[in-house]
Amino acid sequence: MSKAAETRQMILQRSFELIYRQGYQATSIDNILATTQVTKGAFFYHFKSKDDMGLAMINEILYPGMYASLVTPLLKAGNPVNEIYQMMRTVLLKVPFLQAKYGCPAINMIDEMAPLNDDFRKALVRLTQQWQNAIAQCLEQGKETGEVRGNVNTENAACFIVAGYGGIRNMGKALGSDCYRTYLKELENYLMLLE
Amino acid sequence: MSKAAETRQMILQRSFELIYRQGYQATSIDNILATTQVTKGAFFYHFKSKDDMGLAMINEILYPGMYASLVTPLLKAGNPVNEIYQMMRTVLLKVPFLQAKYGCPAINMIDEMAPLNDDFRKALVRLTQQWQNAIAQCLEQGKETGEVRGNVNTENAACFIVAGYGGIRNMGKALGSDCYRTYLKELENYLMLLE
DNA sequence: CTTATAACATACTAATTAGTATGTTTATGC
DNA sequence: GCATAAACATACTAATTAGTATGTTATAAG
Repeated sequence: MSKAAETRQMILQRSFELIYRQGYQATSIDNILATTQVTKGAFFYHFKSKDDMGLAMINEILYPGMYASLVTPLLKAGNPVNEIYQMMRTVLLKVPFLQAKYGCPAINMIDEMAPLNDDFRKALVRLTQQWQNAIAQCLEQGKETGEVRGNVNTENAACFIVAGYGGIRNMGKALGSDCYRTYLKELENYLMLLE
Repeated sequence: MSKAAETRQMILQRSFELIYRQGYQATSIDNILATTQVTKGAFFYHFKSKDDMGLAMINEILYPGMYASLVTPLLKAGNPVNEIYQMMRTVLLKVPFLQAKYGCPAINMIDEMAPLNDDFRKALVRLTQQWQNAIAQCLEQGKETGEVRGNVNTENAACFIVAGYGGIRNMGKALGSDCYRTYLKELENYLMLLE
């Protein structure tokens, strides 16, 4: 990776971390410059506006991160219902970067920016749909092996599961990670309904 | 209500509407003044800071609104599982003020402000807990009448249901109200698990 | 080595922000 | 009706915002 590409990547990564904790609009360019030690000239050389940077952050940081932690685990060949539960448990309780207080970076972005910026919205829809499709496909495969009941509407179930995740991330911001555990217990009951 | 009290109430109401659509931090005091026709002197006579107004808005507008639309319906004497479903259906699809694009005012506030302001966080916890308790109590009553299975952990179920609501409100911001209907279908399946 | 461009650096601007200082008006108890 | 405080109005400030104008330095091809 060229030095310039490294600079660009570093801006995106540090911006991601700041935005995760502070929100997109509350994170100023000056704030990003201060923590990256990059100058304003360099920033606007790599990105033509703050929103241009934000969009790049979604596509180049958020999306790959989501894919690695939420989609990849579902590609394993185990019992689908169990894989979904473990994926949820891991992402809620085992990823040190993600703190209950700050929620989920993707959910945060949807909440703050989807109504305000249609480019952001579309990029975030792509991200969400990718996960939802992976869950639905995982359940669909389970139907073939008989591990998921045939009358389960996998699309609806995937929507319901993704909604639950977004909601418990929101709740965790107010109540802390204890509610994650409560949620996971009841998720287990719901998932049993599918098999 | 005295004229002064009316002014105060009007500021809170219009601020609530602006904040619902734009977010708390993105809604400037000048913006509120422009839409209320109130002057800066009047604003700072009634509230000692923007955050003071925000907290009053949570307690005096958000909280009563939440209580009326989410708690009151659960006090009816019908089948608890059905009451919960109808409450959810009504608040998602039948309240004209709430638009999918802008989500839920309370969920929005939690998402944006819970990590940033502990007074806000506590006020919002009170609001959330009130609803969650009402759902749990509703289910608990159902146990007595035999309409809810005895082995249901009503606390866990209430947490799961509230999380689902918050999440589908988030998802609706990106995908529109279609996903509300998908969610409601699967919620029905989940709720059947409880009876 | 030269030269051109990529990659960065510095200093500025105009708009917006929450909040204050200092007024004037309006209502209300006596 | 009058005094007095409540209720509001206007003009300001200092800080912060995204973005620009105009530089300088590093890099890599010829």
